[in-house]
Amino acid sequence: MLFQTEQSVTAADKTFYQLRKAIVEGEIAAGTKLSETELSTKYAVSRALVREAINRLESSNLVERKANIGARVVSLSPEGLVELYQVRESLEGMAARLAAQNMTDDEIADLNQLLGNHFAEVKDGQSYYQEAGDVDFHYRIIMGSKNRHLISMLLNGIYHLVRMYRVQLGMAGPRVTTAFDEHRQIVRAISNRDGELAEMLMRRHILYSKNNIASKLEQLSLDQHKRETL
Amino acid sequence: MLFQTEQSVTAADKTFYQLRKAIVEGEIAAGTKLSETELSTKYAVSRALVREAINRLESSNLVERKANIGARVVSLSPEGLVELYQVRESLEGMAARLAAQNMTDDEIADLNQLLGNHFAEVKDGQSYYQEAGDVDFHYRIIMGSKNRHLISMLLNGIYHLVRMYRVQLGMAGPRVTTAFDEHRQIVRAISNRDGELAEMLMRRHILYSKNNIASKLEQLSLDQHKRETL
DNA sequence: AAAGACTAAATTGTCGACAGTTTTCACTTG
DNA sequence: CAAGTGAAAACTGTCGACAATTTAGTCTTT
Repeated sequence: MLFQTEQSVTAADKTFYQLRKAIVEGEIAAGTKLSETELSTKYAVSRALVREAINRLESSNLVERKANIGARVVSLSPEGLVELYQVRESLEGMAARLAAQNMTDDEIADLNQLLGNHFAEVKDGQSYYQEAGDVDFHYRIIMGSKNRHLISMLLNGIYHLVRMYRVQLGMAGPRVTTAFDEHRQIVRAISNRDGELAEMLMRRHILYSKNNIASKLEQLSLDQHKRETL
Repeated sequence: MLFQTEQSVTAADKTFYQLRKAIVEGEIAAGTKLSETELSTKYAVSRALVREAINRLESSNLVERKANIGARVVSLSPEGLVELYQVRESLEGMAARLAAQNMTDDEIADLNQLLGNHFAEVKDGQSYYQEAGDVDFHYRIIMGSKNRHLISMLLNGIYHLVRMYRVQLGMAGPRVTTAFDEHRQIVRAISNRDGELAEMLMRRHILYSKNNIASKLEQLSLDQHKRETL
């Protein structure tokens, strides 16, 4: 599991993680209204805890809340995806720049090794790469930036929404090998301590990734529209 | 007042705004422990509301909370300032790029007019520019990006922390006229719909601004150290 | 039949009390 | 005297109940 640091010390934590998982994986569908009373019975905790969990989900950009009305799971749209990836491009680009500057030599060596493992997997044709591997790669660079705000904004703020898009669009996708090559270039720039290049390459990488996923989403939207107008 | 859109519809909102103001303006000093019971008596609301307010302050990066221990107002440090401005550089750079792309002609005209007003004020020697004027300028460009995530991250996520640094370091500073010139260049790039240039200029602008404020903070830290070692 | 007004039901917002954890501090022990 | 022990106090975490607001449904009116 990826975010090992997230151990639920408190019941509210646990509820938050459960709800987040349910939303990201689509068990609670996008656009659904979240009823506090309903959830409190379902998860067997008080409404206060559900409320706190929903507040945190709002901070994670996974739900939208209106005063006196309630919270809804965000709905996925092409525009939302574009906006999300614009922010990713900006923040992860900066993360790559800072990683080139702040990662230790050991951490960079680990990153190179990770890349080696991925290469073996890609060669073996394991498409498992895209989800776990890609996330892990980005995760390490984000952490390598050593910038608390950056780390928090990406990991708490938008990464679970990114995952939500990917999971719900069924991304096991192609783009495996070409993305791998982009990763390799980024790592090379970081190894050379070339922050400027690392930022540029990371921004391109995310831009390509956006175009890839956006085409899938548009296809999905078209299908839905067709279905609705029957 | 700037963020007109923030009207407290609920008592928790009101408490949140009051607390935020007190923290930003240093009425509650940086590093202070926030006692829920104490605050609930002081602001005459239940502990539950104080808790919710503190949760939101945490999302705003103004306090840090540890489970079962409590929340503290963040402390201001040179490292923290650098990290904060790195994120600003990244996000506001992207905002400028998107503003060049997404602002309407009318909005750009308004922006030019704002610049004109500022010019008059600068010429009259009103140093009021730095606080209200600068914030307003950045505010419009952020909104001009038309990117919800970007807007939310900047306005809810980090801008009040930026203000906290500036207020508590007593920034009425110099840099008024030169910053004005940088603003003018940025607006020109946006008027020309040159997103790439707008981004570059904005990033420089924030970088300079960081250097300016960082020197003040270092001075302050030195003073404190001197005072403590007496 | 459509629009509006009113009432009832359901939902969110707020509160005070209880439970569990951390901190404090007096006390013991080596 | 330092270090460890163990209650008591203080604090945060959690809960169920009440208040305020929104929503649903019924009735009235034109």
